[in-house]
Amino acid sequence: MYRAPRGTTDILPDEQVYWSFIRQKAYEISVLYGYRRVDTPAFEDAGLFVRSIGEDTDIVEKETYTFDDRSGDKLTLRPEGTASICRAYIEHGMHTLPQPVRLYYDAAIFRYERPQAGRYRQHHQYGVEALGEGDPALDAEVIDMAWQFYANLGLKGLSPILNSIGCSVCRPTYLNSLMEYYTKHRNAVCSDCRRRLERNPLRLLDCKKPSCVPLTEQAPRSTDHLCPDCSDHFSRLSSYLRLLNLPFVTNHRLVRGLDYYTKTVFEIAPEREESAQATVGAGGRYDDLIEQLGGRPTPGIGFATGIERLILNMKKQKIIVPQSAEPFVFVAHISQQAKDEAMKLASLLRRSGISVIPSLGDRSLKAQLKQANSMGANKAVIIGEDEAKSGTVVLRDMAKGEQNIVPRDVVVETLRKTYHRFVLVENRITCAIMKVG
RNA sequence: GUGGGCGUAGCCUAGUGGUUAAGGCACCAGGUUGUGGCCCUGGAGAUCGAGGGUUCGAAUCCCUCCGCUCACCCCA
Repeated sequence: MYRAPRGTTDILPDEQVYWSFIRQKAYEISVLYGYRRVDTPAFEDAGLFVRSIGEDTDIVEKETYTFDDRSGDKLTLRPEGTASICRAYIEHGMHTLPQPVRLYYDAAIFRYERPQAGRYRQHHQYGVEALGEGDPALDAEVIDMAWQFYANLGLKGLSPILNSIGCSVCRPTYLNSLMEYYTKHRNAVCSDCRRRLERNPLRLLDCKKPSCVPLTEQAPRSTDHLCPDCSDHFSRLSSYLRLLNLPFVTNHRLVRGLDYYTKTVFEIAPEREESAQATVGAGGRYDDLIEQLGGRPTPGIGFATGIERLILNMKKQKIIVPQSAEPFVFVAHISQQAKDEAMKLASLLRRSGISVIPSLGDRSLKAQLKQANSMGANKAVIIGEDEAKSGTVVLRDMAKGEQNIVPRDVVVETLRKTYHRFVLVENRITCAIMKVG
């Protein structure tokens, strides 16, 4: 038997209410903050991600889905969203647009990892990128936008965590003092940390092992080693966030797993983290990235949020999403002649913008109504031999359990009048047709 | 890649050495004429994750593999 590949999942109809709700809120807030949608390919030239995320990061080293296509091109399924957006910015000459260019995306992300609660090999991220402006006010905008987005979803108890990891000017000296410090304590740290010391010193700060935590507390802080530019940026960002009443906290141990970040990094996570993969969203500034990818020097800042984790948190907080159960009519029939009439009527109703589920097969009326009931039909149209002969139908209200006989040629009108929500469906369809026309 | 927990019908669960593996939900059909929700009756649906071993006898004990799950690493 075939199953969905490891770490992937089917999003079944009952789950879709969360997805459409979250996406609707994401699109709303994007418009509100002036961001426009970009869709990029699910795969890119493998080199793009090596260049942007960094050769020595876990993502590139062991988590990418990379393959050669039939022409021998080396491609990678995107393991994050930012690199593709930057590539598109360069490729389409967006530096000629008014800066910053505000973009958003909603895309599937692929990482080869061991699946776990809130972690998948294919997951989905909604993210925004603002390119071409280095003003900390823009950092504040992005963080504020993320914060408002979560508030609009009804999520509570989240906290933005902020840090600055400096830039190409000041980070090297900071890393030196960090490595100096840890080299001195080399024998006191765990084996993971000794490996981090070689590969990715910033991550040393992130170790949660009780034996290492005291050392991380006393370790040199990036914010104490910022150059005047970065230091100024960080303090101005902080004051903008206070201005906007964002209840952020700073944490000198917050680092990120991608090499391209400069200055601002942030995460938004539940305050009391029960399970491990609690972070719902994260982002930061990447002022050197576009230049690294071959564009002219262009600062940028972005943010991404994992939709699966949002749903996880929404369920945990028992947030009820609006159920938009579309009303529909069930069309039942008794006898072959009646079935012909039922098929014709179902088609007519659908063309008139009314949702219809026709009964299939030749089952007893009882069985048909039972199905209509369990499917949640609002109305049932019943056509039997008598109705087929006399050109009428039985129109039954499923909730009230009342019914009456209606001439067939007024069924559409009657349904419109007695059930105004159907008209909404019709309007929507009409609007779509007008746009196309 | 490392470690823990768990695999009995579509879903949830009982059964821990002894007849044809039990129940609930869901599904299908009936409960006299063409009417749903409640109730009653019946039906279908499981090579007990797979393979091997121990035993007169294995869902049950042992081994291997696979899958799911949680955690570490890392990340949304």
